[in-house]
Amino acid sequence: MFQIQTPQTLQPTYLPTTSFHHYRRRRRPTAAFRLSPSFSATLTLTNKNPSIQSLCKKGQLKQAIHLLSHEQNPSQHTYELLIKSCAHKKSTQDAFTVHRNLIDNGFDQDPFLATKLIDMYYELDSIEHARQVFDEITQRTIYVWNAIFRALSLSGYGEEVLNLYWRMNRIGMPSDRFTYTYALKACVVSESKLSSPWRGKEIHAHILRHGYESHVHIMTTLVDMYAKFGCVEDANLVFSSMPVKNLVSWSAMIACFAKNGRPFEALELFHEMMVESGDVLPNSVTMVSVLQACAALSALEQGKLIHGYILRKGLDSILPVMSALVTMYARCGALELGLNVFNQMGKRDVVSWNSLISSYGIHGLGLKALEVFKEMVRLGVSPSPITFVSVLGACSHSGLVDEGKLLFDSMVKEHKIHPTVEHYACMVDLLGRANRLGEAAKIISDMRDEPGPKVWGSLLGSCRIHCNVELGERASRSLFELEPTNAGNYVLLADIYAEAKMWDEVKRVKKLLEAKGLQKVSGCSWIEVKRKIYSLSSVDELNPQIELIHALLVKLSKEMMEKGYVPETKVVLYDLETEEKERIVLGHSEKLAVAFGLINCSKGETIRITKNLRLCEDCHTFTKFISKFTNREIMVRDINRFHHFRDGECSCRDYW
DNA sequence: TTAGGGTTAG
Repeated sequence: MFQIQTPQTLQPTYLPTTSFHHYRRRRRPTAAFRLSPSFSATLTLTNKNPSIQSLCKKGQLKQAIHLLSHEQNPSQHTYELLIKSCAHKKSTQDAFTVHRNLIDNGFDQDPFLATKLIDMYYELDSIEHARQVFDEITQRTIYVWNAIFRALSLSGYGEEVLNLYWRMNRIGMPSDRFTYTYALKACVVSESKLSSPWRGKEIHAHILRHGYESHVHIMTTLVDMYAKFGCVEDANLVFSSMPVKNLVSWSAMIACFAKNGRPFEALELFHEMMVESGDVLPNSVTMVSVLQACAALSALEQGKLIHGYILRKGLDSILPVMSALVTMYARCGALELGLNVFNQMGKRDVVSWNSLISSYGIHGLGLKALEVFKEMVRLGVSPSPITFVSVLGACSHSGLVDEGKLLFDSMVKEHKIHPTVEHYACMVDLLGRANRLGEAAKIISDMRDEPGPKVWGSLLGSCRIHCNVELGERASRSLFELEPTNAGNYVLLADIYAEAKMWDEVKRVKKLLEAKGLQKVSGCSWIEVKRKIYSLSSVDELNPQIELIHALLVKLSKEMMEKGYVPETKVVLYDLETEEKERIVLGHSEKLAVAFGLINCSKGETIRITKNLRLCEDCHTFTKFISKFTNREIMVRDINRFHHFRDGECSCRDYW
């Protein structure tokens, strides 16, 4: 039943029982049928009712509604304009008045107006009313179906869209090109938690069966759907099969690579687009993904080129581009350049502030991040949930435990932001890193929501740092259930056992890993030299200078040992002789990259290295020694944060 | 009448 709600009755407790049906009258025969032809002509003129329409167009909704109450026979077009006005003005109360009047005048079964009403209620965040309009209309044209799909899918009710989609198929209503795009979008909304694209694949099959395989919009939506599920190969197959690609298709595929850990391919595809796509030119959306790829790769020189392009094309007034630039510079280790971009921005939104806060955070400048946060609040910018993830993360990297706890409180009490698992994960990390594991565990046990893998992962990571076997086992038990195929969790537990010299347990975890067919992610470090990126890893030795690199490392290691460097071999998960362990740690990818940098970067130039995992204790100590020994500045970004090594010290003050 | 790609964190 359709229920009328007045503003104060929007709370469910006040729901009136009155239904629109009480007001509904039979559709009156139109005047044209009852009156003489000449009169009907006059009436048609009146029906157009220019005054209501012109008032709507002028945005004078109240006056238009006032006239409506005196109008004898409002037309479909009049209602269309009124509905649009209500949506535009965000006036739910007026929307109810217009809707009630429309029913009174017998338009309640008009499919065109039903479509408009559904759109309007979506705009007004009254999805319940959009549903009711859909439920009550008997003649459901494809427009009506598509309207409810759009409304539900944009409001996050993907599951419902898919159920309706199957219902539509069952009753034999054929889909059109719009239906497919909405249904595909709904898959992403409904399954984001399950991360399985099987329903999207079914719709993909329908699309092919109905001959839409060369439709640019649908194919682009498919690329994006696969991208959101992390199915890069599927996305690429669809993209490659497209006979016609436009800027949006290229951008979707570039974003797919950039967002799914394939930044090299993102940049490659971008270059391909520039060279091979004819007249397709990138816009701000494309540039954002390209900047993300540069950031992921720490490709500072590439990023600077892109920055130049952005300036030349006048894309530097677009906020998302500027925020992405700030992040790119910071993640490439050029915090100052990021700050310059931020300072030059004419306008800033919450995302720009978040970018700067997290930039300071990953560089270990927690106090600066807090300062920026306070400045942002002082200027009246409302922090978002992500702001708190950023600023809590910054506190965590800098060991600002009490500040972080105060922030968490203020988030809930002052800023009225309900903490999500991300925020709890930050708190667990903040306390855990500071070796307040008991408090961290208490946060988890006090949580009302299910902790989830991020929260347990934070606890396990902290247990690894502080070698807490008991809590580590508890966290990993939950993690093995929640994400059985994440090799990282097994490795962390094995690390904890190894540090505790519980070699039998190490073996047991390794066997578990093997039995599941999982493999430890091998360490990889990379470095940009003269706009080219060189990656180094201990498992493949493709670098032509590898002999030179090894020789340099052996020489440096010996010399540094004389000066007090002691290799930290506890990071090796095998029960081996010390010498063998030392040989293994000397082959870590980060050390290879440092040596490569020493050989290839000019004197005085900062060596910037990026690593795909957390920096190990030995690489950390080694790089501190190297920085003093060779008088070089070395900057390493690991999976979490930056380490600036200078004169034998690290910016993280050994807290990471 | 309706459509596709992007910003910040972890």
